[in-house]
Amino acid sequence: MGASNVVTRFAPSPTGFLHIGGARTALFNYLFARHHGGQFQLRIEDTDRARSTEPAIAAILDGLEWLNFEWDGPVVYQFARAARHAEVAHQLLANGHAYRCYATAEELEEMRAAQRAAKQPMRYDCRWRDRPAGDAPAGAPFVIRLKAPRDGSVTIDDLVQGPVTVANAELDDMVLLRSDGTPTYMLAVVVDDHDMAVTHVIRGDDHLNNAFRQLALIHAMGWSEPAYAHIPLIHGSDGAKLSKRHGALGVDAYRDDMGLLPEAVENYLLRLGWGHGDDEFISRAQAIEWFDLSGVGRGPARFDLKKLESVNGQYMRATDDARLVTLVTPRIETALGRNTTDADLDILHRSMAELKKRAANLNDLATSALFYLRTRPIPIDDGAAKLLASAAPGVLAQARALFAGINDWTAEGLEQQARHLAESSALKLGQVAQPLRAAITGSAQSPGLFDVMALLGRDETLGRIDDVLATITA
RNA sequence: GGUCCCUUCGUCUAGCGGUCUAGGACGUCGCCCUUUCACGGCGAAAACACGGGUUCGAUUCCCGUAGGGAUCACCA
Repeated sequence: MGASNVVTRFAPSPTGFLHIGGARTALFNYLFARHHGGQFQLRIEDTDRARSTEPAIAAILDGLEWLNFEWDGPVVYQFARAARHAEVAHQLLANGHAYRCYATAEELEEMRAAQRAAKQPMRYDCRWRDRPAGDAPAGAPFVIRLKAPRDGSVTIDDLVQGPVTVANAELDDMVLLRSDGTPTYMLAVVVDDHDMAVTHVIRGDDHLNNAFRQLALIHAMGWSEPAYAHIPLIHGSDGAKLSKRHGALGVDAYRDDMGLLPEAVENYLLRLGWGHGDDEFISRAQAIEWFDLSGVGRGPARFDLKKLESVNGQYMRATDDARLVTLVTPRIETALGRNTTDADLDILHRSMAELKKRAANLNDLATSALFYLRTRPIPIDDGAAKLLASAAPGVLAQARALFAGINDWTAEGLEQQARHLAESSALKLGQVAQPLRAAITGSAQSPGLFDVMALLGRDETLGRIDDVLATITA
């Protein structure tokens, strides 16, 4: 690889959170740049002053940081470059590649209505394109439009979509500068990409059509064309456009609400629309080594929450216990309504290896850990209550008596005693273990019972059994 | 509607003319492991949209049809 001049950029508009599709676009840009030893830059497209917000900017930066997509250089804020954009528009005006258009919004609406009625394509009809300067109404507001070529066609060798050709007649003269003098998105992207020396424009394929108009601008300025890669959008599980219902949420929702790991989200996103043989789990380093745009699928992929959760579960199991404890502790403290103590953290560390095998996300993990940390008497859930109600009479009391006298308070020692009790009472081990589990964990499901007892310790374990015994006799 | 793009199991994908009686993963179902739940292991059902070509031979190439998607602003 070595040094290269590859420059990619992620250019979200801060009108909302960083959603999952944006995150994937960022990932592909990041991976492509790193693969080629180039630069990955971040540009905030905040030219829409009405819709751009500070919280949205913060959410985007936060999301990218969480996913660990490190960008190169300072963040470029597009609005700050408005003067430069206007300068280019005026340059185009001066050299005849652009013109003033005095059509009002109402006029244009009428024009479109007529086109719609006549089932004609809705395009600006170039009414001011060739009018002499003398026709200009004095003092009236105007926009500056690009004088785009009307004949011939343009072909883009899209790195994902392949060669795509569009006739120039299909394109109209887009607005460069609004009547208030501010630049449009079309102008701003082209100027910024050029000034930032972007070599590869990797973005959602909702921009594919825009690329042709942008190319006209690039040609008018005599600038060199970047390479384009338009990646398909992500769809919901029903094939429709991704909506909130499907998971078109901010990445913060994946982190906070769903409790997912960033590397799992990254892995899932990478595999959505891209593959490397039969590989399912791909590390960041491998992704950088293997990623290429030609491997990106051309059809939209559906978002599958089940698979994301599964991938996350795999990553959870592969994550070291200490990190999981750190990640899960705030959730546990919220559920418990108190801060964790050193003793709590100790038991979390020691139980984590077993707990993480049962959790697909941090929420599940937190929930499953609670019983270790609750103070007596612990709540007994419905499933556990049923187990206790149907337990063989006296098992709990017998087991309690047996455990009280045990010297070897280890998982092995406890299991041995439980097996003896089962045998001597002509019960299956499960008939002894399940009521005990219910009493000790308050649930019908838990990690191995004897490991749990060993971790909890003699006093706590016996106390919990006593608590239940007390309610039975009472 | 115009233009552009896409089409392998329910979903994500492997496949880049013969290796395909189409592979992997998630999900589903069954079995095993087992003190529960998981984890893990084994196995099953499940796809080349349709119709024409090209070719000795098409999942792979071309053209239609159908279906899906994107886009048609003084938003980005």
